[in-house]
Amino acid sequence: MSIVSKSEKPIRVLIAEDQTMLRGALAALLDLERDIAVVAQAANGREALRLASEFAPDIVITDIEMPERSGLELASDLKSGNGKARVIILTTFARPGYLRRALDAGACGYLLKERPVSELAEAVRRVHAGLRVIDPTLAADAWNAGEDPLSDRERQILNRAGEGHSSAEIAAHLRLSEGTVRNYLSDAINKLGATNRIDAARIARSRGWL
Amino acid sequence: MSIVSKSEKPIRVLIAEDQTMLRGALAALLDLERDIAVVAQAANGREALRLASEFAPDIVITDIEMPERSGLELASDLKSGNGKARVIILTTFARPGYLRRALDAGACGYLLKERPVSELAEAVRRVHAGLRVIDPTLAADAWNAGEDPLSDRERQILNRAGEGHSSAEIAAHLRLSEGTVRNYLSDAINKLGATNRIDAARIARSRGWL
DNA sequence: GCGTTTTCATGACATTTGTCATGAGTAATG
DNA sequence: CATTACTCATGACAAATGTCATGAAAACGC
Repeated sequence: MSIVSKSEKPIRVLIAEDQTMLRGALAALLDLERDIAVVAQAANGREALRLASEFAPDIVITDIEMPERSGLELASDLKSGNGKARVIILTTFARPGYLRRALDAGACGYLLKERPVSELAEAVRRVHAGLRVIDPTLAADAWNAGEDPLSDRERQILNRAGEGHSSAEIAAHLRLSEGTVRNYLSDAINKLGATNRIDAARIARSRGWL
Repeated sequence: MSIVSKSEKPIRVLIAEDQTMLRGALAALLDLERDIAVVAQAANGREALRLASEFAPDIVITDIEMPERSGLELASDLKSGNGKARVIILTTFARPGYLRRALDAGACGYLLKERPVSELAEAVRRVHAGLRVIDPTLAADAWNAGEDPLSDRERQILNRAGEGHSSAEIAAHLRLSEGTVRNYLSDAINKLGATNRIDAARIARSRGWL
């Protein structure tokens, strides 16, 4: 089907993934493919951005949850940069909110770590050929799941609350009154149909809104 | 160094890991090693146990957090069974509590997914040769970290609290008075040096006690 | 510019959560 | 059998959390 012959120059790939063992294993396997060459590896988003401008890969495969800079932020950075790299998100999480944000950030692929390795190589080829590759399970979910109902402030506060910080601590950190913080949490709890702040944080996380 | 020549029969390995992509990648890479053969793969603890008795592997490499039956439970099962398989735990978590429980369950190796792939093959060889392989970072930590100070009830209640259940809900579910639940939580918070129930749950989890 | 909506803020009040003292029953340990 | 640790319970109080009514300020469409 593909117009480009496999004896042409290989597809240049960069892998960003914080878990060393998975990163190394995927790089080794992809590199065994005749038409793919792994030109660089990064353990976090910041490093990935630097290496992308240095090596000018065709495809960037990236995890979402990484230190320094997330895969979603990396995708945004690459879109607004001057490179030509297309981004494939590779993550554990089947969260509609993540997929939506990934597409907003210009990603061309969204693949789950639940899938067999073989699909990764195939996704690289498809995306390089100009197609989009979205995990079929999620493509359906993403729309009926609806928008994130939380405002920026609510998200920010809920996130801290979910980590065990008290209202007073959060208020001090954001220079708000304690009552205000409690109101935001109350709103968030209400919007999410939760029973308390912890429950709300759990729900929001499970949908990829935090 | 090794007395056993590499031209002998290969070391038979079973891999138990719920993330398909990682499992497949590791299996493929290990299988490339001349002296190692991956004879079976499992996506959860129960399946791993079944396959272990069917294929009689020399080494079982297993993740900890898996559905059905955890890697720690699997290690126990294998020890009390009649197989000869030695267990290597392969996990994301550098938690002293996990290491301790792994050793109690008879594991011969504890390796982190933070380490390069090459160490996994090497660990397989060492453990097969009768040695123990413990991640050096953890070996030190494990002892000064101390025992889990929580009682069974405290653990049970703290776990639910950490999921966002209210004292009243927990009390109803366990048929206790609400005050009692609050007392257990207060104890747990105190023992762990936390500031509230969420913080306590977070701390306990981070040490592998929940 | 004017209404409308959204976001952000405050204080008052009710409820839930955390602490402490106290005590009874039970199981395990030496 | 004395000691120790764990479990469960009360009640009283302090502190944190959740709810509600209310209003200021910015953003948007018309």
